[in-house]
Amino acid sequence: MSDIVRALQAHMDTMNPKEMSLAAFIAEHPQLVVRMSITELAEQSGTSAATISRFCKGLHAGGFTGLKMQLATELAQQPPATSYQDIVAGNSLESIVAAMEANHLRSISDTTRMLDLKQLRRTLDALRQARRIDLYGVATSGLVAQDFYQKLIRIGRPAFTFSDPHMQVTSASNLSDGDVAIGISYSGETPETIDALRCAKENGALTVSLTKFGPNALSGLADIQLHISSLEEGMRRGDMASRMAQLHMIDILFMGLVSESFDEYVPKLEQSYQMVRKYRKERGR
Amino acid sequence: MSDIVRALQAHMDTMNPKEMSLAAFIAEHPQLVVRMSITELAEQSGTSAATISRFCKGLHAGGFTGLKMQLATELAQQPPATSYQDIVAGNSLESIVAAMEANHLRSISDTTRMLDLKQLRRTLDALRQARRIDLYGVATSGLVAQDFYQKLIRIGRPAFTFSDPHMQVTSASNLSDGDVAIGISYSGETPETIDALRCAKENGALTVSLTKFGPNALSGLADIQLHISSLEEGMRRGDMASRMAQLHMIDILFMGLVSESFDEYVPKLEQSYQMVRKYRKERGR
DNA sequence: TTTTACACGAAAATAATTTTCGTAGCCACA
DNA sequence: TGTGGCTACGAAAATTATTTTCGTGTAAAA
Repeated sequence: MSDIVRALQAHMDTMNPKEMSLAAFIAEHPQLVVRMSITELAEQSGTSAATISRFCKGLHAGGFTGLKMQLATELAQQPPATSYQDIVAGNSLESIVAAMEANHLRSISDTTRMLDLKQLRRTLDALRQARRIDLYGVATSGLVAQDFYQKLIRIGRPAFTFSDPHMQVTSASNLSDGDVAIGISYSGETPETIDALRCAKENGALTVSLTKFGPNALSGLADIQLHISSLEEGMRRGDMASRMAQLHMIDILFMGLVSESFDEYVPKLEQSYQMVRKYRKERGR
Repeated sequence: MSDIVRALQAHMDTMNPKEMSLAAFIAEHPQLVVRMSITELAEQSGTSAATISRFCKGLHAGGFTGLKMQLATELAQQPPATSYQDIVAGNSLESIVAAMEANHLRSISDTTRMLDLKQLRRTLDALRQARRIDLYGVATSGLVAQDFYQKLIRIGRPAFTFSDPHMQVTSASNLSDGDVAIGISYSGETPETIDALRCAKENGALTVSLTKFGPNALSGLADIQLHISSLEEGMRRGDMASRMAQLHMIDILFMGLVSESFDEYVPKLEQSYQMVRKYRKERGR
């Protein structure tokens, strides 16, 4: 909720009836108000220009124009509540591009917004101390698992991931105390991933889930829950926004790891790149 | 840099001297301008109210008040527009999360900003008609290739991708006229990917590159160039923002394909999900 | 019932913005 | 150099927006 709306509420008790209705109107249609003149607002809200002017004085908003300005700035900070856009028939390229951008931006900022720092902290601690790290996921989530896998390998952490569900369970059954297993599934209801994570837990590993927000089998099972925003429901099976959010979370984990053990990991990172180059060169390219 | 400043620059060439100085003043002191009346601004900028009013008309900003409003909104949005942040030692978790968010948001919107609709159009046409689609990429870009691969398979397009470089070239050598090959590499200098794409081209396939903006070997080779924003330079080897941008581009391609052949592809998408469910059920889960 | 206080809008006053209009400078062509 | 067309520009007029003043009506206090 924006500052102005709060300011309005704070003044509620000292308000006259007309001012109340005015405040209500503004709080309800801020995006309209910014485009109105004082006379228009007077009509629409059933008051008079004089009342509005007085009202704005009382708010220390610097007159009606000042109020509009404040509204404008605050509306800007809470970008147009664009909702996730679905794939539809025959959209123009421009609108597809715009929709995709809006979805991805939204997905990432929503996920950041609902991030639980405590769980993040626990996950990082677990990852740092883990003797071995297993990553589970199928289809799109499998690619997310692989992404994290590549990153962990680059800093020399013992990570494992398998796209084959049987191998996932097999690997899980070899875990024990001191190991960490991360199950990735947007819905949190993917049987293969659930199986693998349950198996890991039964064998004593610390389990982490990365799912959409809200109750689901996978996060119910896990010791630590990480969540991504769950607004993609109804999207036409793209998995697009959710995968962005998952990767965003992976990046946060990775950056957290590297940043907290900077001296240990950064040289390894650099080295892993140098090595690839070096061996290419030696082969003569 | 904000939209208005960009708009100002876009109009520079059609500006009169006074308008120039006005534009310069606004670009330099936007935060002052929002608090000024048109007369004040006229004085400060050494012009007249009439000129300013005309100027705002030309900008399609809805008059001077409209311009102020836009400035206000954009100044409000400024904070998140931070530049790409590098991984550094011992950052607090909060700042890591904030940096990661800023990087990803930036990467996606920058990439959208510099998107060339013509190349996109050509790529979509090529993909729709392609007899066969090969995707090349190694390491992180390999995962992007796989991501697209999964999507294409879901809508029944004949796509191929291999993480093994030998297999990539082998596959490329089997292409011919009417086939499409997409090479993915952030730097555009990955030898394995270049080899594969060159081979594809030599065999008559239409070649598409997905690289950072700017000259590089891969896009020099390709018939169609797609670009992602190249601002990650200097980042500590995360490949994080660039992979987000690449996936963003993939999603645009995919959504474009699906949207333009809605009736054909959407049922296939739905079906691919139903089938996975069905076969799970039949196995008793 | 009268008085007092105050919310409220009509209208006046003020301020801000836009439009009109005339001047000055500039270039093209005689 | 003169003439005519053109444009940029600001002064002032016209329009529009905002604030202030002032008077009415209403409702509580005396």
